[in-house]
Amino acid sequence: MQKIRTNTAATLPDSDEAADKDKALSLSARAMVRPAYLDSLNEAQREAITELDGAVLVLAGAGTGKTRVLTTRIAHILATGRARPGEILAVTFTNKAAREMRSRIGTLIGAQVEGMPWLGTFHAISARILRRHAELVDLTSSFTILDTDDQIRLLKQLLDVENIDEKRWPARQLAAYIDNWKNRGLLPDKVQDGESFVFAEGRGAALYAQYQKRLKELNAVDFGDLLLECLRLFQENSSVLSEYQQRLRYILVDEYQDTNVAQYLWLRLLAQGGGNVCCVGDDDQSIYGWRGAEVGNILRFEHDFPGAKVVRLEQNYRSTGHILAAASAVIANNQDRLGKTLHTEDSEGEKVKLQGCWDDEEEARCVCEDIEQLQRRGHALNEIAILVRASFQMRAFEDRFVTLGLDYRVIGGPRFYERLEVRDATAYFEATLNPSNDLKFERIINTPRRGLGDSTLNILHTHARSQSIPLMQAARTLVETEELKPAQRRSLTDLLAQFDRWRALADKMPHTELAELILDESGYTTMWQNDKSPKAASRLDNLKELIRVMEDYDSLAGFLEHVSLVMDRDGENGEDMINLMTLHSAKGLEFETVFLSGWEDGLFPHQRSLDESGAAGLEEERRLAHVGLTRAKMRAKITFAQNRRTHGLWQQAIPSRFIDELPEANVEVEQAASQYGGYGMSRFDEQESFLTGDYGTPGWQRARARKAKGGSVAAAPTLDAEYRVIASETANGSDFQLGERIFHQKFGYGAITRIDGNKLTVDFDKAGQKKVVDSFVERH
DNA sequence: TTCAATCGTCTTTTT
DNA sequence: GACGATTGAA
Repeated sequence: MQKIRTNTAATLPDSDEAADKDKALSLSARAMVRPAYLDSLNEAQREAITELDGAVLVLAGAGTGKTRVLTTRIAHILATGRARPGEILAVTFTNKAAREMRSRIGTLIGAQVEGMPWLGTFHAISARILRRHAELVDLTSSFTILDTDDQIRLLKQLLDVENIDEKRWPARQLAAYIDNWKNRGLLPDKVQDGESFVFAEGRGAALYAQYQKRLKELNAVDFGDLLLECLRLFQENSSVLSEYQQRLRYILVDEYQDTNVAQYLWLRLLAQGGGNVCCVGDDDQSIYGWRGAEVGNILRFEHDFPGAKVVRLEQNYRSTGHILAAASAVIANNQDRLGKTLHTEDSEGEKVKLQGCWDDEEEARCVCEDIEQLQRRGHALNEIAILVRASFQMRAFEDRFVTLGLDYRVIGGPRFYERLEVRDATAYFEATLNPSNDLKFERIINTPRRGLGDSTLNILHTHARSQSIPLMQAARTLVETEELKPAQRRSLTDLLAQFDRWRALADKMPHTELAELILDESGYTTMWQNDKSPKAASRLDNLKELIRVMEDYDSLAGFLEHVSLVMDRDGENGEDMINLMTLHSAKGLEFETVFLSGWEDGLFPHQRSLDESGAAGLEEERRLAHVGLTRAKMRAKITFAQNRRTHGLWQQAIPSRFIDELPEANVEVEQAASQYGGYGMSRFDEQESFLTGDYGTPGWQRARARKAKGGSVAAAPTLDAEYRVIASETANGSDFQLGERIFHQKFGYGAITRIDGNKLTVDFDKAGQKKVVDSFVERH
């Protein structure tokens, strides 16, 4: 791509007279010069870039130069002086996409991108806005962003207090429902009564409300809240909204087909200012319906933005003829489409290969044989990818790679920041900076082992809850009493002192040194050094890596923000390795050779998708197939196994129905699957037996919930009520009288001899004189 | 409170 | 067939 200086418009020579006649150039009169970055684009692309006013929807099929259009459009806006970098809002879904966009704009226009503060993911931009106006949504600007772990822990506590059987109603299930509501922009009071019954016999919405309340108490938000609270901020503060509407005059959205309702509302509010919106997407690549993405958003675009211009990018620059034909034929089976016809000027190329295997091991063996052959013919491993439907399929391939000594990388695998040791370490940092972060404190209070187990934690919780204070503060009070056993008391005192020390050091030393100090002094490093398990060494490595990554940030707080928002680790793209990933994480990537494995009914299309969403689910799976095929530039090979082991048991499988949808003209069967008499035969009679065992599906669970609803819905006391009871008991707790007789669970009866705030000194009849906290005693 | 052993559950995809 | 949660013993 050509490099252009920042002052492009002024310095470019008026070299291309012919271009002025180009109909696609509908620039305002003052920009008659056609800048060089518009060369070598096709007409549709150029139109998508130069239509700057009003709303534009760019329907960009796979491999049609979508990112190029987006980045060039931004360059064009800047070059024509329409807006300054700080006035352009460019939203992506992944950090990877944001990073790539930033670097490609950089190549186009130079260093100016540094000044594009509003280029990022929905979540990152929302977080940025929220920090600025935190107090308007009952937070402070130092709010923390909870990870899934914290979320589950918090919900477990709520369920516990509510006396809901966690076996029957798992916390992660509730988390999923809450997430779902948030994706749809629903605050607790907006959740329909009927929907509340999906969880714990109608208490779903109430639990959601409790959860939100706890988050506010903790000065925390979860992922969904970033958008939802931002939305609330805009809706409730019109002056704030109009400030952003005026500033962000040009809005660009990547992967518009993946937006959920909350994101859609968010965008709409911002776009109502100037209305210069450009959304780029492909309804055929919408594969995130399960997490709330609404294909409807893209299908409805012209309705939502009246007068919107729709540009179709249909020329594919990526794949050869056979591959593109196969992909198009599969996706043509979908009903709900805006419709695009991809075409290529490339040659026919090789046909899509199809091969059946006995089981997953043989599948891995065959694929690896092909790979080795490609390697011998001089193809780079980097240009080879294996795409699977579900991550458990990766194991067979990894085993094979290790046996053969082939280098590989897993893309989108367990993320760095999600690792146990990284989370523990960041929990220490977070608890140091923010002593009221109960969840982080709780996470590490007994890691490494300090003898502070469940019973100690329970005491802390009881006290903290009754006083509505953070755990660490409760701990501070309790260590001055004799509520705890001496060993625990000593241990907890030491821990608190350490935190105080670290906190005091926070401004006095570089944050990386402080981090190392914390990990060493807390005994966390030692814990892993003493661990003999094979994983310990790599955990220590990860801790070192963590410190190294921290150097890129100028403070601990800044680093922690990134840990919670930046989801993907930096791709080590240098070495030559095979790429192994799920179909979902393959979106947006391309490779010369692509292996698509596990095309079996039940796995792909995935059974659960069919159970949950029926025909719509099938269509989404089919889009996934389309995404998979269109990743390939030169070669695509589909494999399926006849037998696959799922949790120990061997299960028979039949080839995917998507295989039936491939046109025979574009496919070459490499080796007939022994049992099926080859490719193309009808096999739907066998499906009945295959599809049994649907107990435990969500449909079944809903039926169960409905049944339960018919029964008793007697309301257990809400958490709110419980808090109130405790509060009323403790509100006037400080006015215990000297000499008053009291009862304590552990020490029995006694008389108060001294009152010191909420700490009481009591002469117990049996236990002698003890210091206790007032919330643990009751009047006798 | 901790450790070890057992039992049951789960495996789609992720910002 | 792996991980988590729960249980019982030291």
